[in-house]
Amino acid sequence: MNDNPSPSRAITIVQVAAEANVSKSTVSLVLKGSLLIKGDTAERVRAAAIKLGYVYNRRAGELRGNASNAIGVIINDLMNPFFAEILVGIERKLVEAGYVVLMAHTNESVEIQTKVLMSMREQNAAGILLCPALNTPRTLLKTIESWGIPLAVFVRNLGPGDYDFAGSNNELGVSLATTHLLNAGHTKIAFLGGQKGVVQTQRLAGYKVALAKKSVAFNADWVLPAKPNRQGGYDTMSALLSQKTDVTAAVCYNDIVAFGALSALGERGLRAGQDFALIGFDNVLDSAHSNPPLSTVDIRPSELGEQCAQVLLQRIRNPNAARQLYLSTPSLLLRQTA
Amino acid sequence: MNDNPSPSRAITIVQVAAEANVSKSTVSLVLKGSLLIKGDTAERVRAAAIKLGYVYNRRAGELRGNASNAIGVIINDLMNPFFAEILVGIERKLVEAGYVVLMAHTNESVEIQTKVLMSMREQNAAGILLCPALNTPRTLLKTIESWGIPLAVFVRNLGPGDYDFAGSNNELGVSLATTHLLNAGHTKIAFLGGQKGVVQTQRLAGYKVALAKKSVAFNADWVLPAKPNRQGGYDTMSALLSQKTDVTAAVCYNDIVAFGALSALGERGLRAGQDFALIGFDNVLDSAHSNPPLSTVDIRPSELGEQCAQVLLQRIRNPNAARQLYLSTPSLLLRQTA
DNA sequence: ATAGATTATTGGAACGTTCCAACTTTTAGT
DNA sequence: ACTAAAAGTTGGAACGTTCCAATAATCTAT
Repeated sequence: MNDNPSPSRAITIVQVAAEANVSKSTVSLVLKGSLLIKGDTAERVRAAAIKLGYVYNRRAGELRGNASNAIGVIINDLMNPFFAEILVGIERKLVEAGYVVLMAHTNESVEIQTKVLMSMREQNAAGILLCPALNTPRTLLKTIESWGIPLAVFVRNLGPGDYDFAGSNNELGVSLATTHLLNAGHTKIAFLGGQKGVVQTQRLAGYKVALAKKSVAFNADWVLPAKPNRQGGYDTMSALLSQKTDVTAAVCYNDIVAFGALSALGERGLRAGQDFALIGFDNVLDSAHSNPPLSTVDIRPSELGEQCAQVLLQRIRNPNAARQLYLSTPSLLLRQTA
Repeated sequence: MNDNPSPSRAITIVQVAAEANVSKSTVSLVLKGSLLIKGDTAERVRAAAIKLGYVYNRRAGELRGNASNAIGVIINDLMNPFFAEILVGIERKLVEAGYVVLMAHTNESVEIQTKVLMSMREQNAAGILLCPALNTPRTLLKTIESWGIPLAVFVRNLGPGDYDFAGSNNELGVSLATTHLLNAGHTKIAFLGGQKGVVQTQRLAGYKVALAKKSVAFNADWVLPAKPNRQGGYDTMSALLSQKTDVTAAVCYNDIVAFGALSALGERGLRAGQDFALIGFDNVLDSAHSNPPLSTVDIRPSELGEQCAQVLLQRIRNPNAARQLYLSTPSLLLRQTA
């Protein structure tokens, strides 16, 4: 409600100083909560600031040498509710800590990723939370580090290197799911979906490990590539079902692939959980209300998001701490599809 | 790849100037692409900048009087894929136009909304794209305007006022859906979900209009409140089905409510499209692969997102243009649930 | 009352850019 | 060759803050 009729120029610290009969230094001190200034003076300054409708000019402050309060967050695929949930967690934690989120969406494009990173550098971001686009060269991380911007990578681990990471234990998660299917008597289990990349490799490894533990032979024909989205799940599941097959269960790359598969099943009048067993991965909110409700590996996405933020915040606070590696421990959440 | 071993202080325009044997003014001019400077000088400057690994300090530039390139985007409910898709559209357009997105998530909290708005003001945002949290007072818009920050409201129209708006034609959309159901022979049609708010009011109005046009009496018992999410749709649909009812169809507040309803139907072995007709609203990506695929009102979410950005960009470019009102025209997309 | 310590306050330089007015160099016209 | 105009370049002030060093005011102990 402090409308300057024609805001020819914003109110600055010096006008507040004039109003309160002190120097701008005093105002600066008071406004940042220093206790160097006597109580009543401080009060007078605060009153003047409110009266004039002063608003802090962050760019000026930062120019003089203060740290920025903007943190860059780079996401690839917001259409996947998993990332939306993670983003919500990240945002909540970051805002809570007094930061502001510079969000960018790369759509798996390395070029766009480079572009937004440059932009964040120009903005002088206080930190960067990066989920690297597919085919991101590992050297990118070193480059960012060389910029002096604290960095944490999330969800997609780019392999050995000295950077912070937060994600989930993919291998364990999928092996949990696969083992459950095996214990339920399934022996012909497909691995549905995912494109080449670290995450797929890790999840596939979990699948193989579980088979090996039960001495079930690994059959390469049963790993069925699929775009990591609903359409991919649908297409691949449809293909699987239309060719006479004896596989009776599938562990899916992630929940949305499972949703696609569910839809393919439904289309043929097959009921997941009875006619075919299906387990997803992530436990996105939607999976509780798919039809039928999806059994999945729960990695608590929004909590994971908060942890991502946490890891970066620690790094910012303590630049030379040891490398952090946070892996959310997955648990199997059985609903109706397995 | 321009790592300064120990970046004691970042490279500035004056060091580039020294390297190129020109004044800092010249460097400034060249770097912003002015053609005042002779070709070879410009080339020399550019080379020096690259050699030293110069990076533009945006805060300094903005302090001197340049406009910010950050645009605040305020979203309430990213867990709803509709908003995720809209955000993707917004982000794409904004980045394309050279802006950077300051994203905030309010979770329908007016306090958080106020907080992030303040923060965006401090950041000196070049514009704000706001989807107001529930119960946002209309005066908020005037307040933001009084800050001198260009504003566009999206999705939730706060009623008459002189601000830009981008959203969808809710009344038309729902009346399309309702009419379709009516034409298909349904006479007992529920309106499923939504909490109090502009959008709900508009959609409900569409429902009533369609009924009236076919002279079907409006029955208040058939508008069934539900939280605007999957759980809400599930709960309300479950309740409806467990009490003996003769309604045979429902138009849903939005797609995710419809997903919840689908799940409730499935749980009882009912098949949407045969045993009960259901139409959603939004046409989020997921709706193509729900089980069964959802008939819905298509408002092309990510395209709408781009339009939101567009409206704000126009406002920024032309501060005194007439008020803009963009309403995406909905179309009925029939899949299998109706 | 006074030196010394303590507490409050302040002036001014600095951060890295932009942009104007002024200055220098080049070009064109006679 | 000389002037006027055009083209190219530059110094310096300004943007709004912070923070150091310095000053001013107040208190404490003698």
